[in-house]
Amino acid sequence: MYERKIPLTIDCGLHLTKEVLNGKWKPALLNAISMDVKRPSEILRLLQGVTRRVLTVQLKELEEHGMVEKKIYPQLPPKVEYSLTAIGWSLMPIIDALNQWGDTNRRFLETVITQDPKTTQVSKSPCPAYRHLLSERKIG
Amino acid sequence: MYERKIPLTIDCGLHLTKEVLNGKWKPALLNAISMDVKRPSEILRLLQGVTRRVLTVQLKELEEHGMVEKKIYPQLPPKVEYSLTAIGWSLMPIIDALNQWGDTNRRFLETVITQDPKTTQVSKSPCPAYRHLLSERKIG
DNA sequence: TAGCATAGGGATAAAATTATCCCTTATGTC
DNA sequence: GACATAAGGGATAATTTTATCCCTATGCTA
Repeated sequence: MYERKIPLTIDCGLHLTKEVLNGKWKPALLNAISMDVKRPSEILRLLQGVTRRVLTVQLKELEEHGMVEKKIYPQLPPKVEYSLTAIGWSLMPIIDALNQWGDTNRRFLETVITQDPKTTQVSKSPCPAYRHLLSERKIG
Repeated sequence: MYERKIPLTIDCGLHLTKEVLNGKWKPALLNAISMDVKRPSEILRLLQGVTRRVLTVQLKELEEHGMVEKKIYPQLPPKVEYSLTAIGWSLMPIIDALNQWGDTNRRFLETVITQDPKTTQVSKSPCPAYRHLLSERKIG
């Protein structure tokens, strides 16, 4: 397994939180799970762009960091369900805020990000419509 | 200059926001600037751990993304001041929330992060006390 | 005059993160 | 039998991000 060589900076809350959300799909995963999309295969279908491998790895990190819980059903083919822990739920207002801020400023952000010289192309597949899956989140 | 090879995913708000905050020091930089620590040299002293090079680069990205504005004073030695733009300010509630969440859950997070097998060491230099620099933020 | 401070940036090395590919398990279907 | 499904993980390549090092400019100070 990979081992970090440069000490992690966790001096202020910002860095701690950043570490938890560190991963291309982490916020999206938490969001999906909060919307009751909880089986890896479902998530994979919903979030087009994630790789199966990366999904597995990032879910595992979220689990190790205590944000999600994993329930394994002793079946074949295997069935697994992830759910948010209490502390994972406590992140949701922030995830929502991040999501809303991005959507609110989409016009502007798309422009500046696209004009970024280092960005040549952009993938804009339609955003998965989590919201219609559940009218409200199930808590717990 | 470096050019991205894999298209950026910006399909949902979460990804857009992530892109803006993407960078080891971005949230901390926005926070510092919001606290009126606005000259690069000041920031460098405050945020021990950042490299001068990385500071320059990430400030530039924040500027290109429209989150901060740069004011150059035609002096020698050079004097530069960064300040938040309107949209930059609109991120501050989120930055605050990220910061608070991390601080609130520090005990727990330090534990899980430290137990992470890939994390061997951690840098816990005292968190820069932005808060005492200003009792309130100056807006604008 | 040597050295410091101030801000920026090029070039490149190192580190960290993601992507790709392949293998395992066991049941069900064509 | 071949293949799909479901989840996981090892090994390694590719990509992206950070770190290091060095050079620019000018006025001030020891």
